[in-house]
Amino acid sequence: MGEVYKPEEIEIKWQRIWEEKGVFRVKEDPDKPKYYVLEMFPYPSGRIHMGHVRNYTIGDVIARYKKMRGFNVLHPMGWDAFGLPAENAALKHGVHPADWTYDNIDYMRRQLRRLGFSYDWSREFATCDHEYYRHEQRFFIEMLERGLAYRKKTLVNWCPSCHTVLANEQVEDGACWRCGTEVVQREMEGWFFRITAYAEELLRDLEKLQGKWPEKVLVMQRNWIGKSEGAEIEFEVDGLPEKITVFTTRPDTLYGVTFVSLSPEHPLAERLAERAGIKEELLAFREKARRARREIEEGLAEKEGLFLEAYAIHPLTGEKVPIYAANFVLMEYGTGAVMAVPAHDQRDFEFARKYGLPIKVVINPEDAELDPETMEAAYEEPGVMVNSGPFTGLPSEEGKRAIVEHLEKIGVGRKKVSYRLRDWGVSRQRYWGCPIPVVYCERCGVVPEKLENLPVKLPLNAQIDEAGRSPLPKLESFLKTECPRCGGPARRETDTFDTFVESSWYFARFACPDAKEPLVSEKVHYWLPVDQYIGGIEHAILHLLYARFFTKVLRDLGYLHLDEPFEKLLTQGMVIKEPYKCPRHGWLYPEEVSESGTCLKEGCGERVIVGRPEKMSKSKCNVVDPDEMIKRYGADTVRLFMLFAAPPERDLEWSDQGIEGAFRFLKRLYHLVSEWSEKIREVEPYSGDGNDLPSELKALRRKTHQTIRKVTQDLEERLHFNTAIAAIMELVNHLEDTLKKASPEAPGFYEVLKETLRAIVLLLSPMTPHICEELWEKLGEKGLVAETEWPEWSEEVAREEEITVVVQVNGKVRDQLRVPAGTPEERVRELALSSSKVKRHLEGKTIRKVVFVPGRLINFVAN
RNA sequence: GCCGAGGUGGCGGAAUUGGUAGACGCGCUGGAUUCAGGAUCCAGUGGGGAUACCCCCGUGCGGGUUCGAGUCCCGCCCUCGGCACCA
Repeated sequence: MGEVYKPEEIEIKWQRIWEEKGVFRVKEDPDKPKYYVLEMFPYPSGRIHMGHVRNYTIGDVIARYKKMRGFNVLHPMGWDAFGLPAENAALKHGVHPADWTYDNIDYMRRQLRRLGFSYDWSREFATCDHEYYRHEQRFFIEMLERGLAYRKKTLVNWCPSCHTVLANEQVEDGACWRCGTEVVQREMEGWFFRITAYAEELLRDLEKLQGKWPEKVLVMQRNWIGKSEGAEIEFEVDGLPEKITVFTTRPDTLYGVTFVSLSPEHPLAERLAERAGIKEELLAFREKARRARREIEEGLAEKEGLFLEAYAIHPLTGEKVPIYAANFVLMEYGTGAVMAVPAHDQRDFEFARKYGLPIKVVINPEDAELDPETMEAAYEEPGVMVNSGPFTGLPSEEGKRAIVEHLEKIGVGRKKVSYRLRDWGVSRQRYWGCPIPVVYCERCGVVPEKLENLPVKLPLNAQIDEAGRSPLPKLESFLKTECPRCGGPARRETDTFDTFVESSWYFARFACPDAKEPLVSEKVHYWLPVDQYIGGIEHAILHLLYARFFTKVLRDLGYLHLDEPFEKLLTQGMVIKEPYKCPRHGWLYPEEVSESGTCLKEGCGERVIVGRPEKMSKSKCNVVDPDEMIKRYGADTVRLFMLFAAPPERDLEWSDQGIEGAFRFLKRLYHLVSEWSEKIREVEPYSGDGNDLPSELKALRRKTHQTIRKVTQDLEERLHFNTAIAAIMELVNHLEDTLKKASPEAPGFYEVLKETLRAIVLLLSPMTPHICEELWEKLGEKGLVAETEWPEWSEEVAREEEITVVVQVNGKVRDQLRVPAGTPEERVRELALSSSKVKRHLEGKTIRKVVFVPGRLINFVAN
């Protein structure tokens, strides 16, 4: 059998060589086209998991492939290093968040190196380095000056367990995205980024990403931004100078308004309640609504209202309609006030029925007349306007325009666009984050830190308290400072940034990680945008929207020159595995399940239930540890399996037998090359025209060139590594067959063998780089495979000389013919009709029609 | 409820433009090797009928277009993901 494949030896050897030669270090080179490949950087949680391995393997294949194609490839890696788990670890194990974080980074860096990823490690940084976040603080100050960052008091999502505010995007089904605790509403002052100022651009530029980003992500972002066009309409309040401004998308239903609903948080609600002497009731109502927010948002809670004993005046009819506070009206959307049209809005309909308010039909369907008495639901479709004064008779779509025009003319309304997107709350009451660089001065109020005083360093001499609260508000040395403006005594901001701020611009910093200034124009100009970004779908909204926003802000601040940061996006699927569950012992590790599928715990013997494959999680005991797999099979095998088992955008089911298969393939290839290496080391790859070769060698060359074409197309156009690998396996199978058949004495034997083996090694090298370097060396090649050009194919050589033509009778396959390529229809027909199988099926029938598809099939239609 | 993706052998998945459904891998069956197991190698492997040539059926279900449909159209079912009182 000869040499044994020893992955660990080979892999460490080549990793050292790549490192020593600085193969993946890059700098700007105006003579070469650049290519920037980026994978979403990890949170240093302790160890990498299979999801990381998959993500980074995909990126590595692309980076290595592009390099072989002659691109100057930037492929960096870093650490999203601020965040809550560091504080939790500090609480649990008494380690400082900084130590915990940097230790984790060291461990995980080693893991990534062991996988052989082609990173330019000289560019590595962690976002908790003050040399990184100092620039973020500068951006913040500049945003503050431009009104893009501001402070306000609002109802915020508060996680009682994490002691912090959460952005809307961080609330999932009413629970904290990190710890799952139910989120409560709380009024707080905090810092916000005015992302809504970019709502329209963020929406519009999604068009530029069409076809380059997954449609799914574009749809999710579009929905999140949630543009709706409508109008603002003013209602006077009877007996008071105040006005209520409502937002509606249905100005055509204005004549159907029978009451007005205010959010319980609406300032006017409080004033009206006070006037009516029911302030207590309102406050109780508001409290209840806040508490029930989750059920309200899930549509579970009953609609409730509180009559504020006041009336609004209809701007067109002058009619008086009651004003209610209603628990389903959101202060954060539109104006916090809604004109209620029960006949044509389901929510208002339910509310009206509950409180016995009138229902007035103003839109009829084309072919029917609605009766408010018998209606069971609101009619929300377009139709014909009725009971609408001068607008009666108009189609409702036209009526929208007509009414808004009229309102504008008389000055009580206007066209208006609303967005669901809200400003991004970035304040976190956390310790392990980037300090927000402002101070509170008794005299000057809120003052930004001077640029030359940056960074405002996070003090490392602090300990989290037992409740998990940030130590900053109690840390005098940090807290006490002087006002950058007047020099008087001042207090530092103790909130830190949401960690999504750091990940919103790290991709740009990789262009110039060591620069004194935030972003070096020429470098950023050369490398950006990211040509291919790769990461999990879970960031479809949060991270990707913020990064897009930051790109636009940094552009407007003069740091960047582009509108969109990520040219192409690939969202890879999860790595999943079936969990095992024992009815008595709960979730089991695979080694706790017997061969025959029974529970081995405490001699239990109960039949184990195999669940459907799902995301790996510790609690379900279905995690596979990358370290263990690397130890057993080597990095190349793990990488190969990750790429082969499914196309990248789909979920990948972990399979112990599957990885065995990948290992087997690499072993086979290793032995194959080893076996022939002596004989072909000095041989030049075949370069003739093929006419001197026996047919099986010609066929092998054909297959080789077809495979180069196929693999190149799969990597270039579709990023479908699974089919690329399948094609290479086919070539290896074909080669082995040929070696059995062909005689080494045949002319050109060694040359063709060399040509084929070279191609196999080159094609496979982006996916399993270590074994390929080793085999490259065995083939007697000089230099590194990583620095070799990607192979070319020749259409001439790849062309089939003989093809299979399928013969059908009435659309059913009856025979197959081998004919020279390009055989004309007449000849194919002649051959087909002489086939006994075909004759049998045509017996007693008349041919009505013949369909001929050149190179594919001939079909006789007969009856 | 709305939006999106998907449903193909025992399993993961191929089929890129409407043209041989099931590439490649796993598993399984038989054989070689072995004291035995493992590893490796060879052959077979969608279902059914005949076991020789062959024939019938088959890509979630029902219809349609077409010489020909996994692929296109219409109507359903199921699974997964996202959003959801946004006025």
